[in-house]
Amino acid sequence: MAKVEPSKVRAPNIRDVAHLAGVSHQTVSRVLNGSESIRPATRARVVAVIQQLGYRPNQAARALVTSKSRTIGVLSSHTAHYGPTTSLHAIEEAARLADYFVTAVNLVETDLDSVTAGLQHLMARAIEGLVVIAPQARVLEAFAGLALTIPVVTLDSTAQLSGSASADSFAASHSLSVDQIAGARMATRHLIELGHRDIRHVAGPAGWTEAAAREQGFVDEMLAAGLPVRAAIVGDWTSERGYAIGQELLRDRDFTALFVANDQMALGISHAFLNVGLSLPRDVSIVGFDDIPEASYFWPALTTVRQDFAELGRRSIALLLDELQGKSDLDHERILPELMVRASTAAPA
Amino acid sequence: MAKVEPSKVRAPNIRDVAHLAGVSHQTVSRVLNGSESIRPATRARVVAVIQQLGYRPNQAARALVTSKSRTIGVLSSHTAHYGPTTSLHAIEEAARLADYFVTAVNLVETDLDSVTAGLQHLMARAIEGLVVIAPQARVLEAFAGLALTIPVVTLDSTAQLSGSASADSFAASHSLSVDQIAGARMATRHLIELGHRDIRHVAGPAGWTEAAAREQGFVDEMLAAGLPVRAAIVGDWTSERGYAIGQELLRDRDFTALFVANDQMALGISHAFLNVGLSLPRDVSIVGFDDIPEASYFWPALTTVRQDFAELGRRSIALLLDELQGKSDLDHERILPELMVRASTAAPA
DNA sequence: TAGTCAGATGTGAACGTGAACATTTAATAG
DNA sequence: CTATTAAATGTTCACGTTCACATCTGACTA
Repeated sequence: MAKVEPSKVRAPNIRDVAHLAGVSHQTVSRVLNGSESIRPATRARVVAVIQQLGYRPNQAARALVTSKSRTIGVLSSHTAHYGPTTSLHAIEEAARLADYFVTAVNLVETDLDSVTAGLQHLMARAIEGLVVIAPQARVLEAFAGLALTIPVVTLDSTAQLSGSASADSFAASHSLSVDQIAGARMATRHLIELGHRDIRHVAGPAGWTEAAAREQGFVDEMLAAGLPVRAAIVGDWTSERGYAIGQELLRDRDFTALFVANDQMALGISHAFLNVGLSLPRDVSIVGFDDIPEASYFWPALTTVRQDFAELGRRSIALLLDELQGKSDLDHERILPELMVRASTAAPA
Repeated sequence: MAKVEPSKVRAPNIRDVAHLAGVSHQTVSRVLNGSESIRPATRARVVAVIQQLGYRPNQAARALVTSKSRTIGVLSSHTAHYGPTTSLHAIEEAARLADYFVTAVNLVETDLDSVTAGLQHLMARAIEGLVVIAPQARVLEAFAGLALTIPVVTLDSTAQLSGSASADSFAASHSLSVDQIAGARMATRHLIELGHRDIRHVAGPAGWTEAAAREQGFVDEMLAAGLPVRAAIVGDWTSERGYAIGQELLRDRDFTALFVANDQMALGISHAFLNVGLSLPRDVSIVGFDDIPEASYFWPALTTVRQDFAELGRRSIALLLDELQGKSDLDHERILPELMVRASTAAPA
């Protein structure tokens, strides 16, 4: 059965447009790139032909000649989490509005090889800028040895941590985040103000800048209130681990309140407590961090610290685009988190 | 202060490699593309030079001459949800392993204009294939009028729904999903087997193929058991709306069990019930859908239907890549969901 | 009226790669 | 040893765009 060959329709190129409009291809190029030196009449004619032909500039040819890919890379890890995902979406949208493409790489492992491989993949795409959503110190350190020549924005709170200069160890880099320390202090202060004295902290895993910042905020606030600071229990962000920690904590209940480094762990811990018949917040007050959409409907509704992840993503792109256009003198305005007081906290019995 | 100009280091190109290896650029090209007709000695020499120079093929030049971008587009909506996000990650990883790039567009609105604009953005990138994670009928319908010439895989359950032929209305398209109807039947059967007779369904919003499929599965199973089917209550996937529905349902408690179309709504409903002092599952049994990671730690732990979103993503890419390579004769194996029985269901009192 | 100059438009080359075709080299058969 | 042929490698061109520079147009000045 003979197949009808679909007459190999080549997409119209800039010369087709030029020919039909009776101008040179360079004039069409000028119209496309918004040059000033074009007579309105000429511009109109060209635009009309573009419409008529449904002409779309060939991105590859542009990239080849300009060495600009109009692509921003995003390197992330654990993006299945609510925060990174939300930031990523905001990044994608903001970039798209500025007519940039986003190519993301989600790291499963965060060892040097994986980071390097992910980066290679992005570099093969000739990305013009990079956003890193991988708030683990080791990922950031991996960059130190790579000598990137493109602007980089990392979404982490390294800059907030004292004694950490890793953010400055490679060029053309900015670090951006919601103020984790301030958020942690708000959460802790809330518990203190309710009258709690024996407060423990369940931290995120070692090596995460977010975890370190939240712990530091907790410690700062406790010390400021003259309260004793006990060692933090180290979790891994998951509800599962939170549940196990909750069971451990039940062994000697020497606290009346917990500040937990994220909502998922707080959920797991709550579950462990409810399981043995404790009543929340009567027996224990719990504060989480992040304010994932489900947190309001946990049982009990979780008091937590809301971060504007979307705003974070938008700002990272704004920063990156500004840098790409040479205006790198920006004021790094702090993004403050917000305490959401709900049913999981109350005065101690 | 005189600035040292960084001697405009041009990245090495294929001719630099060729020159240094003492061969023609075409020979280098052959090495790069794994041609058979290369003497091992020559290949080794070229590879060595590539290593030495740190040469990386210019993607833009390749795309220009081959008209292949090695890029797959992903058009999604509501990707902040757990399922789509997980699928997206799997897609990204699978594509990267096959040396493809992924450019994603996340739709905020799903009207025709937004869908078209998103698609335009991807087409400007000359994507070779497209994955659509936007299980709303209107999005799929929008494609009908667009006459795409590239392979498309949609992640939705349209194909499972009787009387719906929209999946066939545009060419080169596949539809892929976890078997929603089977999952819904499992959930419903579980409640029936526990002894429940008065079971109601809280559905997803109108226009979502997933919502329709889950409702159909519920109805099918209820009818098969000879039980009366009451009209489904329509939600919007959010915990917030779930909470409101929970309050409404409390007005006349004419049911002993609920099958809710996703976990978030189930959470909101549970919260509403617990709020008025009901005990779960003693007073009401609830089954969700999706098995988000938090579901095991809800209070009570939620019985739900697990979908393998990652597998779905991987398969969509496998399907797409196969099609790009011409071998489109694939067996569309069903992906079956799994019922996770937890504490939120029990026999009626 | 001719000269000047800025604005508008055109011309040719270059970006880095792969495809098509041409040529050289090596191997095999007679 | 030569003819034949396949394998290996080389040469030229095209992809679609922007850049650098050249040319043309028209208005204003002296």
